[in-house]
Parts: sequence; structure tokens; C-alpha cells
Amino acid sequence: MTAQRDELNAVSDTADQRVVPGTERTIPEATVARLAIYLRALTGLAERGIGTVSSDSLATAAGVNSAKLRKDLSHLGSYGVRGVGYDVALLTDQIRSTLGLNENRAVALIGLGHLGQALAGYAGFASRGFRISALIDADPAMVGDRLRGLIIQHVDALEQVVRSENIAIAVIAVPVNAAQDVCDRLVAAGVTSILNFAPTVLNVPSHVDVRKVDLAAELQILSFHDNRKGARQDFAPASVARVGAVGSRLTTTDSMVAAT
Amino acid sequence: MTAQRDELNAVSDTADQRVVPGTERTIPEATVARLAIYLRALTGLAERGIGTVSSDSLATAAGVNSAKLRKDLSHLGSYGVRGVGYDVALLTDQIRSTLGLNENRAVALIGLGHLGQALAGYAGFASRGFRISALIDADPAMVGDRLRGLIIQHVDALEQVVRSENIAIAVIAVPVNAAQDVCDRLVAAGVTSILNFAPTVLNVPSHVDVRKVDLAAELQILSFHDNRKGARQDFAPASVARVGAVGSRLTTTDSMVAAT
DNA sequence: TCGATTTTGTGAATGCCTTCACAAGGGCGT
DNA sequence: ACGCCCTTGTGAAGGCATTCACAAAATCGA
Ligand SMILES: NC(=O)c1ccc[n+]([C@@H]2O[C@H](COP(=O)([O-])OP(=O)(O)OC[C@H]3O[C@@H](n4cnc5c(N)ncnc54)[C@H](O)[C@@H]3O)[C@@H](O)[C@H]2O)c1
Ligand SMILES: NC(=O)c1ccc[n+]([C@@H]2O[C@H](COP(=O)([O-])OP(=O)(O)OC[C@H]3O[C@@H](n4cnc5c(N)ncnc54)[C@H](O)[C@@H]3O)[C@@H](O)[C@H]2O)c1
Repeated sequence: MTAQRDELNAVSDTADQRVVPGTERTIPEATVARLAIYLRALTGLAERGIGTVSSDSLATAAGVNSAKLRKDLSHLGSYGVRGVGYDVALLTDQIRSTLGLNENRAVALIGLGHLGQALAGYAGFASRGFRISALIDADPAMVGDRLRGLIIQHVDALEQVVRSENIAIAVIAVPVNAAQDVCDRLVAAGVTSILNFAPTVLNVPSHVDVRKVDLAAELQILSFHDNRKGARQDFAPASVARVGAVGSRLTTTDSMVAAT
Repeated sequence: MTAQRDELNAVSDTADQRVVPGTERTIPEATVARLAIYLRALTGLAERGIGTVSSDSLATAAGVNSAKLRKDLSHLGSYGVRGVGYDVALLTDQIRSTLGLNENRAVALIGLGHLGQALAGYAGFASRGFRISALIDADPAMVGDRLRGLIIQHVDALEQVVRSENIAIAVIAVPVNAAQDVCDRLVAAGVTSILNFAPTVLNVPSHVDVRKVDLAAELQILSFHDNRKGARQDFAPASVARVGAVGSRLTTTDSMVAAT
């Protein structure tokens, strides 16, 4: 769901990487999505000076159940100590390394309208392993402006900018009718991962990963459940706390997913 | 990947709603998340004057496979015609009704910083069944300002505003350290569905639904796959199109998910 | 009227994810 | 040193979700 969910995995991973000693193993998609959540929970614990956590407390902090957490972590290897728990710093490193966050990753942001400007200023990217390295827009009135220390480049220079900075990840925040075009150019320039805010299905070759964020869809899913709740109670007073109707949910990237 | 996924369903739905004739049936969570996508695809078709679609074309437009689409739609009832396809207008209505979008739903938006202002101006909400009915912030410098036809209210009046407008859905766009507090107040005021942008796990009673949008997590999931791709190719020239490495993905609210 | 053709709706099969439940492992107190 | 107690790591079971594959339905042309 949440989120959107995942699909079509064209990989025929069977059994050939058993030989590798280190971090090479197939990790379930659902697990990957949760690693990011664990990472944030761990950061919070570290800030509070906590050096060790049990699967139970970490699971609570991350909002999942502890069996799931342990199973998830077991895919990375065996980094817990029985009877004790997990070392916060060590586990943090392991997850960061699994997610490929050891050095900051360069990100291009295309489209600096309302949403794009909010994203450009979002501190949560930098603090979680990403560096916005290119700002691109089509509006001549905007090009050349400095925003957060970067100069906005014209979309005509997209390929050149992406190539010269060796950018693999891009965020699309342009109007829906420009999205596929921008996407094609990004892919041609070598981008292999795209986060898409435009409400449209992007067509990409199979080596490119697309995740989308669809806010209206999120609200519609909430609407569905809300609708059900209301129906089931046939109009009890609105302010009465209703108990045990439907378990609450959180998205995961699960915001869920679809494939091409 | 997506997106995140969903969890803990506390409902003990067994077999008591079979009796109801109409739209009452248990619909899988994964299906609900996709209905929103189908709805957008249908809107696009209608705009292009198309009156009928086969499951194949609609599936393509929505980026899923046709068997899945048909199975999904079969949960709503039997609205297709064999040998012909689905009537675009009829199917649109059915999905809208299933999602509870027959009349616009009122939404409160809390936090009008960078992100909140972008959201307040987002046309995609209004066009897809939602009406932002309340803008709320804590900053006195902002309160009283008019934004998109609405006056920004002080957070002290939150309960009053939510109750008087009978708002069931809220969007949280406040800093992370204010999020739980705002959430508690919303719940106390009768809100039962929350879309959360603050990067934190919200604690809510079981009758409240929370979905979260976590942009850093989305990027981290992309980073994971990107990392894998790179490793597997041991540094082929960056601009060469690589074929068949990993199937591309789109989120679903699936944005993955966790439960409380 | 009837058969050819198209496309839906759905049982059955498969696979992925979650949850259970417990044996194995490790620290710590005595 | 030893045994107690706590917590991990993981087989096994159960539940959802996706995909397959085909019979049933409906149109259309002859
Ligand atoms: N505003 C929101 O809160 C919000 C929420 C969810 C999704 N979205 C989606 O995000 C996208 C952007 O939304 P917005 O509100 O920021 O729109 P906006 O109109 O404010 O900004 C769009 C920006 O993209 C630029 N642009 C247009 N064509 C371009 C091109 N070919 N190449 C590069 N830049 C180009 C424009 O110059 C403009 O600066 C839209 O697709 C919208 O549906 C927005
Ligand atoms: N900016 C982004 O692109 C972005 C992206 C993803 C997530 N987020 C998250 O969204 C939230 C908002 O981000 P932002 O960039 O808009 O921050 P911001 O600081 O620009 O805006 C926060 C707003 O919330 C208001 N506020 C603070 N406490 C409040 C309270 N108790 N009640 C009501 N209003 C209150 C502030 O007055 C301010 O207007 C943050 O949690 C951030 O992590 C932001």
C-alpha cells in the first residue's frame, strides 16, 4: 500500500550468489521497503543515546511486529546477540550498506513548481543519504536562479547535466503532460531510478526502476475504508470514539507498486 | 516496492455480509489500492472520447496485467460485457461508488509550510473527489491569511473546526516533533483517516486509519535496487543501455505498510 | 438461425509474505 | 563453573495475492 505494491520481477535469481561471502543475498521486496523504516527508528534511538535494542522495542518503534522484524533482519545476516539484542550502531551500518547509502547519492530534481520547490528545500533528503545535485526546469524565467545553493538549469541541458554529474536517481515533479517526455530523456541520459510525482504511468525499459507517489490515490484508499466504517455503524454520533472497527494501516512504499 | 505495504487487519470479517445485495463485499486491500489507478486511467479514456475498453487496454493504461485487472474488477460485481469489454462511464461510477467518492469528501490540512502550501494548491485533490475544507497552522504570522479561498485557522481551534465541518480525513504536514500531538488532537476531534507526511510512526487507536508518505524511504528503496544493478554489472560504461537487469516497479500504496 | 470470434469471469495452481512457536545461543549472577 | 533467563534466528504453517487457463457469454456476419 499502501501502499502501492510491487510487481513483475524479471530477475531469474536462482542460486549462483551463494559463493559471495558478504552482503550478497536476495532480499524480499517487502523487507527492503521496511529497512528504510528501521533505519529511521535506529537513528532516533541513537540520538537518545541508546546503544542496544531488542527486536521487541525496535519493532514497536518502527510500528511492526517483532517476528517480522527479526525475519527481515535475518536476511542481512546475523547481527544480533541472543539474550541481548542488536547493537544500534552496527545494525545501522548494516542497513545503510544494504541500501547502498554508504556515500551520499546524487539526485536530480526536474520541475521546480510548487511541489518541486518544497522538495528542493526538504532537509529529510540530505539527512538520509541523498544529495540533490541538479535542479532542472523548463521555465526561462526560473532558469539561472539560485535555489538552495544550486543554479536552476534549463531542461535543454538535461542530458548534459545528468551525464556530467553521473546521476542515477531522478525525481520528476513536472506537470503530467510533460512527465513521459522528461522521463524518456532521463533514461536516455543514463538515469536508472525514478521517483515520479506526476499522476501518470511512466513507460520505461526494464532496466529502469520507477516508484510513484500518488497523493490522490492515497486519499482515495483512506476514503474507501472510511466509507466502510461509516456504513457499518449506521450513523452513530460523529464524535463517539468507535472501538475495534478496522485495524489501522500505514503505507509502505509498499507505497505499493506496479511494473512495466 | 513500492511502495509500502499493508498489515494487521484486526477485522474478523467472516461471513455475515453475504446477505446484502449491492456493493457490500470484502475487497482485498491490494485491489483497493489499484482501484484508484484504474479510476485515473478511465478518466483519461473518457477524456479521449472512448466509451468502451477491454480489460487488456485498460490494464495497459494502468500499468498492470489484464488477469489482475479482471480479478480486481470482479470484486465489485459483474460490470463487463463478454466479447465487448467495459463501459467506461459505468465502470467509473462503480469504482467511484466503491471508494466512497460519490460526493466530495472534506479534508483538513494541518501545517502550511513549504509542503503544506504546495498541497493546498494541488488541483489533483479537487479533481479526484476531495475538497480541502480547512487549513490549520500554528504560526501566528500565518493565521488569518487567505490561501486558495480559505482562511488559515490557528491550531488552537483545531477541534472546533474539524467538528463543525464534520471532517473525517486529515493531512498532516507539520514538523516531525509536532506530528503526534496534532494527530492526537485530530483523533479526539473525530478524524478517522490520516495521511501523514511527517517521517514518524503515529500512534492511533484501532478505529483510525493512517497512511504515510515517506519520500526518503522511497529514494532509499530505489537506492537499494540501483546498488544491486551497479554491482551486478561491475561498472560497464554508464551510458550503455543495460537490458533485462531488474523489472521496473511502480509504487502502490502499497506504498508499503505497517500497522499499529 | 447459427457458428465464428472475442473477451469476460473465475476455479485452480503457484508463489510470496506473515505469523507462530521453539530450539539454540549467550550473557550474567552466584 | 554452572545454570538461569532472556532474546535471537528460523523451520513450518497459514493466509493473501498473482497468474494461469478455460468455459461461459455475447456480439456479429452470413
Ligand atoms: N503540488 C502538489 O502538492 C502536488 C502533489 C502531488 C502531485 N503533484 C504533481 O507534481 C507535479 C508538479 O506539481 P506542481 O504543483 O509543482 O506544478 P507546478 O505547475 O507548480 O510546477 C510545474 C513545474 O514544472 C516545470 N515544467 C513544465 N514542463 C517542464 C518540462 N518539460 N521540463 C522541466 N520542467 C518543466 C514548470 O516550469 C513548473 O515550474 C504535477 O504533475 C502534479 O500533478 C503535485
Ligand atoms: N518539504 C518537503 O518536501 C517534505 C517532503 C516530505 C516530507 N516532509 C515533511 O512534512 C512536514 C512539513 O515539511 P515542510 O517542509 O513543509 O516544513 P515547514 O517547516 O516548511 O512547515 C511546517 C509548518 O507547520 C507549522 N506547524 C508547526 N507546528 C505546528 C503545530 N503544532 N500545529 C500546526 N502547525 C504547525 C509551521 O508553522 C509551519 O508552517 C515535515 O514533517 C517534513 O519532514 C516535507
